[in-house]
Amino acid sequence: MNYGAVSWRSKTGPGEIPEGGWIYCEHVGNKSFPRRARRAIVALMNGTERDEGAAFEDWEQRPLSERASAPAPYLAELNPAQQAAVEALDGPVLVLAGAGTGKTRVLTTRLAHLIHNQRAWPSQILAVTFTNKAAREMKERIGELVGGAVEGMPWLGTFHAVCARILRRHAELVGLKSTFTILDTDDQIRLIKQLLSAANVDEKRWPARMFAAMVDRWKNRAQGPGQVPPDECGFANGRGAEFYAAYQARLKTLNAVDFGDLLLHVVQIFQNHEDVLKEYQKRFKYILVDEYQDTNIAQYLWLRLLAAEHRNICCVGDDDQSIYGWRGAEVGNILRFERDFEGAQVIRLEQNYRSTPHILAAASGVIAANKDRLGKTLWTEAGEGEKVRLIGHWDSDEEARWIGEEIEAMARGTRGHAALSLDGMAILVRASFQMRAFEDRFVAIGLAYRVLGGPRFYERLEIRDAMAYFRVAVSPDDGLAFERIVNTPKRGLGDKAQQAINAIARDNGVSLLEAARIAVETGEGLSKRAARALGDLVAGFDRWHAELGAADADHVEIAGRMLDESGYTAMWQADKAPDAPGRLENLRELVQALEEFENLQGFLEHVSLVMDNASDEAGAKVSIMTLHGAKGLEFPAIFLPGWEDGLFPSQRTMDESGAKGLEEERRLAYVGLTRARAHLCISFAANRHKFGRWESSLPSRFIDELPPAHVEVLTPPGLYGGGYGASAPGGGGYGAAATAQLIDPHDTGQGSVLEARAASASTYNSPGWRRMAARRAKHGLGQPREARGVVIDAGAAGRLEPGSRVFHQKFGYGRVREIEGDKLTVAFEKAGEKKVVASYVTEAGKASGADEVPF
DNA sequence: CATCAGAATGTTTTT
DNA sequence: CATTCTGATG
Repeated sequence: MNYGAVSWRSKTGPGEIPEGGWIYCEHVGNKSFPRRARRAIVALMNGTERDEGAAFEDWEQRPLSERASAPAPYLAELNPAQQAAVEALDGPVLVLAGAGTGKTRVLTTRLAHLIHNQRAWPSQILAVTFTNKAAREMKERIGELVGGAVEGMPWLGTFHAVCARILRRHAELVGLKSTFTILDTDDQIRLIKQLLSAANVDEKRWPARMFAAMVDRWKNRAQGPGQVPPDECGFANGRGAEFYAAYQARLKTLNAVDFGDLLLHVVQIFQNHEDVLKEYQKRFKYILVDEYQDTNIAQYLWLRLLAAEHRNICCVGDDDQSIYGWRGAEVGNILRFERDFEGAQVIRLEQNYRSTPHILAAASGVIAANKDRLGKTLWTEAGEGEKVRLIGHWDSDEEARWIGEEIEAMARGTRGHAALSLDGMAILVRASFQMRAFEDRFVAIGLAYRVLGGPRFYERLEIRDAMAYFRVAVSPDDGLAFERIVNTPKRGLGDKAQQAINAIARDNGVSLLEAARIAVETGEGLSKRAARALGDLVAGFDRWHAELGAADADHVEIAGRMLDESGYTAMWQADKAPDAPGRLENLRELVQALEEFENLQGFLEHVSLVMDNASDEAGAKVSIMTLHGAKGLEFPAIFLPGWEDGLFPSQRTMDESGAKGLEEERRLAYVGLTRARAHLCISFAANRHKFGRWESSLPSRFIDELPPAHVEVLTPPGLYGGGYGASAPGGGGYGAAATAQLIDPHDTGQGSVLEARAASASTYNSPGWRRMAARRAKHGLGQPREARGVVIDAGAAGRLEPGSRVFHQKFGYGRVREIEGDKLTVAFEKAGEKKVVASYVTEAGKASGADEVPF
């Protein structure tokens, strides 16, 4: 690969290790900075190619000067609180950064400040985040501030990535080899299933997922198999801890770890090996933690151990945005910070640069209902802006339709403000199934959208299969990967054959691949056909492994060939399923992605930790994502649909975690509200399409918590809503609240909402509304389904006939095979045969100016 | 041993 | 409803 000219600059000029500055790297053509290029720089610096680690060690040994090497222009751009947060370099610091108060900015500036003042070399600073996105963003922004020293910051990353790095160095201390593989959830479940079925545990009564969840919980608390509290061992009749131990042992023999292990093992190493701990305590002169409110107990212990020496730990977070409790996060960590780190400074960032006062007030109003808070008061200098809008709908389809129209209006600029780009708008949902209604609707009206955080590239079936091939080729001992692909594509190696291989592996204490080799030689338990197929496979892996080991190995080419030679590519080519072409395309993409890496190992390591989505395509699009996924983002316009009790707050969370769960849901609402800069619209629907059933619900209790003064209620005098003249009698409840806009799609056309906006003065809390909502909901359930949805353009169906070529937004081109009323059966070229509604397709191959329309 | 049909089953959020 | 799992059949 060509990295272009790798050049570097420093304050001292080329050829010397920069003493008063930092390395500045430029590279051409590649986004991620490849290791090889970094080595080139180190070699340049030293005049010789040397071990990169050693080179940096050398560098670190040089004395740090005490004073700043240059003025710090970036400080002037910060407000006083932000400055304080940046400049409080010594001792423990907690920065309570409310939403939109410039948290990332403070964090990155602080990091730059440390480097700028030469308090520490970049490699002596530990900076941890939760998501890869956050880590990447931080790298980029520091790059802008400091000018490219980031590559000298090896300890900036997610908790998991940093732990993986540490664990690789000390793997032997916990009985692993440093080449251990990191299991993903899928492998983990498969492994547990094997374990349980081997022990004759009824998989129905004690599902593997459940056990995985328990293991996760334990690991989040840094509890090894011996430390599990006895009352939590109820699994499989009190054998929980026993299986936990067995699971851990199994992982060890496989030389593998799961996500939780990354932290657990490192914490245990720190606890049991003082020398190792000391080394890292010394190394990390400064520690920065992003999103501290999301840390779990294991991460907390990890940080405490590491910070014990220098005590220069700075945690940034917002207790009001703690939304990962279900994943083991402990809000308690941030609430307890001052006690945990004696003499800690607490700095509050309260000036909000993002939202208008109305939006801020709405968010504050909601979050104020929570009890467990450190408390902050956000304020802004921004001008009034428009109120938060609130609207109710008859059902989820209507909601999607209305939002679609609203978005189009905003994009056109016919909503009373300047036209907004689609990129500036986002729909934030509680649960991903809500996305569907929007996707369907937007496809129908041709509105460009993008789903963030959807199914991830690396989680797709074909990608994981392909990676299993890579894994076995790289490390032949990877039994889980081998198991995954022995019979994919079909090689006639079914249960019987696999059991035979397993037995051999167990009896001889060898890996599955070795066992397979033995099986081929002895022919034990295999049919002739099977033996031959297995022999081919084993030979294939031998060959690929050898090829990858060669000095001039072209891993991209080998990987591609591996998929071809194994018959995997052919399998999909032969598959006539509609998604087969897409899968092949994904495989091509995968192989292409390998180019970014020096070798397959590097790629696999990257993938196991960075389960990122493929980068989003260009073009202005509305974003659709979950509330969780929206944390840290902001948009000029935000839509928050589905504010209904049971959905949001989620029934399940409340059932599982009670009042605590409700508070977390409320924080989630707070996160959602504070994503908006200028325009915010909350909506709810009386009926919702869920698992093919219609479900009815009442407006979310959070709606009652919105301060009325900052909310504009869009309440058309709906068919059923009017007439409840009085607002709620004193005290609680939402004063001038909306009546659900109960427009029944059977009776009305679409989109009458915009015109009908006069406020009525009823309240959701009124008994009348509830009664009415319940009645309508029941009624709605019995309605015939066909009439729902878009009004069918009879003309469209009329002029189509079997054989017509049509175009569909989602499926592309195809030919009509059958017509039943408004439903078409279309054989799509890419997507295969689908049933679609006639109005969703257009006749293909005709100019938009209807020239030959037979009317 | 593969394939298919029908049933079961599950859907919040993720490193 | 959409995927995964099961069991019956070829």
